[in-house]
Amino acid sequence: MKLVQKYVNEINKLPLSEQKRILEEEYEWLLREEKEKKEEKTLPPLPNAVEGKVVTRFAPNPDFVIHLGNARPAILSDEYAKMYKGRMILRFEDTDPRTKRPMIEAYDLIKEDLRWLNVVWHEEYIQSQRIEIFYDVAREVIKRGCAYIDLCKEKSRELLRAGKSCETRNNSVEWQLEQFDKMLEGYYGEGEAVVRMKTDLSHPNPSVRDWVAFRIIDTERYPHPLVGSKYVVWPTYNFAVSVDDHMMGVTHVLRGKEHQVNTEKQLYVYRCMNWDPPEFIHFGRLKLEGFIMSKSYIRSLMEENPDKFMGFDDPRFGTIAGLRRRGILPEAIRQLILEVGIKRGDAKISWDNLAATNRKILDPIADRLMFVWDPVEITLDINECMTASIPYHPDRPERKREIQVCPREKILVNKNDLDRRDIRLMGLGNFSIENGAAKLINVELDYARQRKLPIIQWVPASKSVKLKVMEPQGLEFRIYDGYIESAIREYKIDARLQLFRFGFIRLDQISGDEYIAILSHK
RNA sequence: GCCGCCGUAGUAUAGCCCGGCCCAGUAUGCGGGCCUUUCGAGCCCGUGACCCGGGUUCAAAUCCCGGCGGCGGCACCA
Repeated sequence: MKLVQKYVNEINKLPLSEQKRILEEEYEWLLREEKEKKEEKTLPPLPNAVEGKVVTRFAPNPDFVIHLGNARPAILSDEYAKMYKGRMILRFEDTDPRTKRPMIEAYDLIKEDLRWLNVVWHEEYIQSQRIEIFYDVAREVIKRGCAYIDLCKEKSRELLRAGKSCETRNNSVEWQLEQFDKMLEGYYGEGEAVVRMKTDLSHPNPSVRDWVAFRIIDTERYPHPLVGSKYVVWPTYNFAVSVDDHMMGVTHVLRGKEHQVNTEKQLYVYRCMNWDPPEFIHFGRLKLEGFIMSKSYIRSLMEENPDKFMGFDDPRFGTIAGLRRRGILPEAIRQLILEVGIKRGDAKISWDNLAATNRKILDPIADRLMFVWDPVEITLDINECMTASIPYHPDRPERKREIQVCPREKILVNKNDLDRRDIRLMGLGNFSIENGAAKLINVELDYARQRKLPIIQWVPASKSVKLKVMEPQGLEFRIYDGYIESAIREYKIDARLQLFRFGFIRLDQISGDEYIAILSHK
């Protein structure tokens, strides 16, 4: 072991170019193996999938914007549709205008988020526009004797719990159809009549026993934002989903495990209608460490603190819009979700992991600028004007800006960086600090390297621009007030930059001469 | 409480179906080094896990049984 350590140290002492040369010359076969390894990492195959025939779907409720957890079924459905050269369907499930009242803006906001995530869908449906279709299937299901009208109101719940049912279950098909029409005509009020699927009355899960397929909603009181009070009889989730998945030719349903029992319920519709059920795949829940994802919690936070949050795209929220505003790239989200895959277990994604993934994508494309927070003013003790020439990106040294400073000019540096006597001001030269003045030693970079001087960022006091960087920390922001090079003026809102020795930011607002950015991550 | 699913390092994941090639691979994190006008990236070294207990077997992360733990569901929500 010690021997290995010794050799490693020896090799590490060699310059990198030399290491590379030896590797290429003598161990070329090793490199080749490495390359082959890196290309894998794909999703497992879907059961019963035929290329060109796979149809997946993403079916959000438009009562709010989507969050990272919703992105999992969306991205996986998209990914599998692409993998098998199939189709993907986007379907808005807005069949409850009362307890999950759709948010009219959400239809477009969700599409915007999906497009940003590079999710491609080929067809788009809205369930509230398809109510008549559900009625038609309802009549057929009743005719086949698989459903009945329950007029027992609250009593049914007790009966079902005891493994019994409302006596109307055994009435004739003609009677059931008549009652269904009465429901449609508005004869019954809310809670007075429901359509139930006939299932196993002794099913171990009471909620599966004769589950509700249609109920009455007083849409005069609770109008639907899209269809107003046109309908009073509304299908439940399980009925509408079964019908739509079948009619739209969905072959593979990818959804969270909270739907496992629903799958069981939906199978009763398939069996009654003699339809082939799709493949159902249930995966665990996805959480992002330190972020709020719950729709209702976000909503209540926003209502209770109207001035505290920027909207549902507040970077402190785990919404897709929030992550976008923070500066997370869609590729990073996709990569992460593919890595998590379709396991049944839950996954708590750590922020470090998301940040690292994002950083790797960002690093080669983000320009670098100097930013000074907690600033201290020092005077330059130099004999003639000097020019610092710094590339925007180390990979493209030809793209650079120049910053000129002259004798007696004041510059700003981070307070923390002054605990050393000698420093190197990035791009400018080596200085010794004394009594608020920086005296030029020389300009050699090697001098700084040999002495391990810290290479710090700085900005001219008179020519720099105010920048406020907001770092999300739980439900709060940590604020860094400081100054950035005037080169910031070359960038527009949404620009992604790396600030030397500080972190990656996304430019969020420009008001007059004040710039505001959000810290994506270090 | 009842029903169901799951349980590999701090986090995520591979392997589990078809037991040996796994004293468990990868990524991220953490410690160290090289490189670098960044405390970023890259490169190198190291660190760290099969929930517990029995059983089957020459051999178990992998099969069986029993615990324990986590999650989901138990709506006229989706």
